Amino acid sequence: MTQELFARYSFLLDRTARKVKQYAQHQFKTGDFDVTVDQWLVLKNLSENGLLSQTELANLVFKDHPTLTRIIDLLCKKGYVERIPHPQDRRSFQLHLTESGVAKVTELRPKILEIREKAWENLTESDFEEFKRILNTIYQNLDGQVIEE
Amino acid sequence: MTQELFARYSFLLDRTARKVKQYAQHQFKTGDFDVTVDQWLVLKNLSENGLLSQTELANLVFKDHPTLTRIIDLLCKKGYVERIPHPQDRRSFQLHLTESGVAKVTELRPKILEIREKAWENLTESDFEEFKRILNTIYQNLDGQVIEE
DNA sequence: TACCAATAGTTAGTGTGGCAAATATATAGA
DNA sequence: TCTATATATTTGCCACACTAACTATTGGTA
Repeated sequence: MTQELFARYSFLLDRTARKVKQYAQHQFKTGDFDVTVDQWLVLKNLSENGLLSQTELANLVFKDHPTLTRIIDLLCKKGYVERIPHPQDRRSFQLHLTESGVAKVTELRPKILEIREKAWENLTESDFEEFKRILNTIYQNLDGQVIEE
Repeated sequence: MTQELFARYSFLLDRTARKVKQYAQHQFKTGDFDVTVDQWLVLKNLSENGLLSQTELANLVFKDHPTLTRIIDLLCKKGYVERIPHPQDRRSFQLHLTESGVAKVTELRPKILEIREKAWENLTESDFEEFKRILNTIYQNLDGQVIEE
């Protein structure tokens, strides 16, 4: 009985996640940010963590390698990121924010924080803590289930 | 500043939504369900609501029209759905579950409810209510529209 | 009747997400 | 050294999301 009800979480979760991305992407577009939401996530993590390999970055942003390869291709094309050959390991790159990339992060960070705030109208700080706890519990419940076996 | 903190919700939300879909899709695949997670959502809603136009269905599942067109194309190709010309409006179709589609829904429904339950280990019914409330509030904050239950 | 805005659905283009397989390089062990 | 295995990244294929533009049809109204 509650089974039917519980199963709705997947629909609501997916719908809200899409709305959040769609809202942000729309703001990005009207503000001429010149990056997508996912490209921003990558830029932001690069700016906070210095030189990273693609694998290290993939683990930070929880994206798979092919997806990250493509996002980085686009960021390189836009001139915000460079792939620098790793000095010891010729399989690998060190990702580096260009000057233009640093400037982009500096420019966008405050604007994006403002955009992100909109979602939390009518919600409290403890709502946020609850939300975070539940999301992380769900994540952990399902994590590893895919890889093993 | 809590602003920085709050902005993390978008990352956690996106990450968890992807994990939920990935987990379910993996189970669908190992169980040879012959549909994707999103195709299932469409089948399920068709089975619960009888004849629908694509626009009506799009509003139910909160997908945009181009996406729905393609999902329905795939479901038609698999023989689970038919597009029946609307008797009064030649622009429109009535979507109809085939016999094979009805059988598929009957077969999959209990299996999918079981798959969906996995996410709620270590969580309570009131967690679920909180989660639903917060998700819907975020959705409304960004959409401006009221959502029924 | 003739026009025109609104509606139903499709097509095209770009970006993202996931899986599997391929390539290149590194490293451990025989 | 030679080989097997592991790792870093890329490529190919398919599905989905969003936007914009397009076709066909409908329905209201001048």
